[in-house]
Amino acid sequence: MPREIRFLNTMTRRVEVFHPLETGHVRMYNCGPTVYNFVHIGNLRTFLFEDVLRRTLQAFGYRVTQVMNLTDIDDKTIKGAAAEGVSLREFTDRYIAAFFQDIDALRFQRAEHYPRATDFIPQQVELVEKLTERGHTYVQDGSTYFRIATFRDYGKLSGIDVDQVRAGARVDADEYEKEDVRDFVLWKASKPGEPSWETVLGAGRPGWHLECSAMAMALLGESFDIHTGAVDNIFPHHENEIAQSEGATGRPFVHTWLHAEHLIVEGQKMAKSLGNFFTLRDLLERGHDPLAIRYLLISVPYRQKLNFTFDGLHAAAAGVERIGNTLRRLAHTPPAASGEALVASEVDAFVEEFDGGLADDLNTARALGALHTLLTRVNQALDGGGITTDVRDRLAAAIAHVDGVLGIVPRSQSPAGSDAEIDALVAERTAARRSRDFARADEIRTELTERGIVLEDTPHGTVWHRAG
RNA sequence: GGUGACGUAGCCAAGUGGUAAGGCAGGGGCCUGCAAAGCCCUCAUUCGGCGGUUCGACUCCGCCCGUCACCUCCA
Repeated sequence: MPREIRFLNTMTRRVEVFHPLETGHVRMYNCGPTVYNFVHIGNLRTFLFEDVLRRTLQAFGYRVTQVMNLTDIDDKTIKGAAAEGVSLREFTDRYIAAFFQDIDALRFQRAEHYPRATDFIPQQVELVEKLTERGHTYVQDGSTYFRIATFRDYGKLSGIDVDQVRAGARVDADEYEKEDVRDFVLWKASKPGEPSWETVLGAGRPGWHLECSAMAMALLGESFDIHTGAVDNIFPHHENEIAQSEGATGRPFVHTWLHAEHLIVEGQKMAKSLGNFFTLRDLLERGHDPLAIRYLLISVPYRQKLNFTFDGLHAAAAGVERIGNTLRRLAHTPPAASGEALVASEVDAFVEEFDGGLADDLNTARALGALHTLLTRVNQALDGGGITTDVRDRLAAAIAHVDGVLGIVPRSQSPAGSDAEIDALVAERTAARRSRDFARADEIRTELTERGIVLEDTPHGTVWHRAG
């Protein structure tokens, strides 16, 4: 039996114990990137939440089928391709490749499916036809619209009262004509210079919301367990997905809706105009460690705004380093033959607290807090009586569990003997220290420091590693 | 105008009725030839403000102040 986990479901606004429709198997859909540019750290915050969600479910014993869509047809991708005079496919291929590079850099696990909207045109058309059969659509100027008035439950996710939607400047920003400003387009009639598909709906292209409903149902079924996105997706995107999907099938679309809060930068909304807009590439070019970025972005529970600051990034880097330092110390300290400086039950209690945090609507801050408490205990034990082989095994399993879920454990670096030249210098320094030739010893250390090598003289000999 | 979220130390953040986890930064100390790493001590008599409920509130209720988000294509 998988471990129990609770989520705050946006639909019900309550914390609920999660039960997948199929025992032990979770089907989830994540709203992915629109591939017209490199992803920014705000996008990544949301995607990282989904990655941790996936990993947590797996660690808790569920089988996971995850789908993340790639929106490759919309105003922005069309505009971008046109601006460069390349095909939509060529333009979006490039950013899809970049997207995978970026998530790889942040140690994402791959989802089972990354469907592209343009690969699912027939399914989208079919969905519109079903909606038409059920009387939810109308056509105007060659475009097909969803008539909100035909869907009783419209607004149930966002809590928006359709009659209250303000007829302000931002309403009907779309150039297409509709009967009611609150209706939304399913199929857009083709416009000169834009990609279009010849279908029974006429020449045109899918509207934004349609792809998610069609691809989710094609890959996960008409009803599935979890659908995620960032808070800005709640309305109108997810509200419209519900209308389209349930309008077509008459069945509940999604059981649990989870929405990540936004990331802000230095207390302000991230915006290109404010000069506080960062892609992952921007940060990597500045020399920031991808692991530190990952750590920072998952250190605040997904439902809270995350204030991204460089101070915070430095603190995150220190946190990652502390994990690595402790594990290195552990590896370089011989096991204790016996003793109770650290006992197995403490490690077990840690795992319980760590999992308890995650089981509580993915409380990653609580999980990390537990981890740091464990690290302190390990270091205390290492300074004291040492740690026995048995406890080390438990510890190794616990750390593997942590890494499996959070993906923030630094790789063990340069095992001893991997670099003969450095080993030789370290040996020379050790000899110099023995003969109390500290000038020579320091000279060697300085040279190594300049080469990015950090030395540590421990009671069990000198160990070295590359600076993080 | 509508809907929703939030306000805990210099920064991040846990806690949601029983008297403030953890991390980063800072100060002091131990260890070290010196470092590095690590450890120890220290760092919120107090949880935006004011009332109320209660034996007891950061936690519940009310009001106020402040910050922020969404309201048709922004993760």
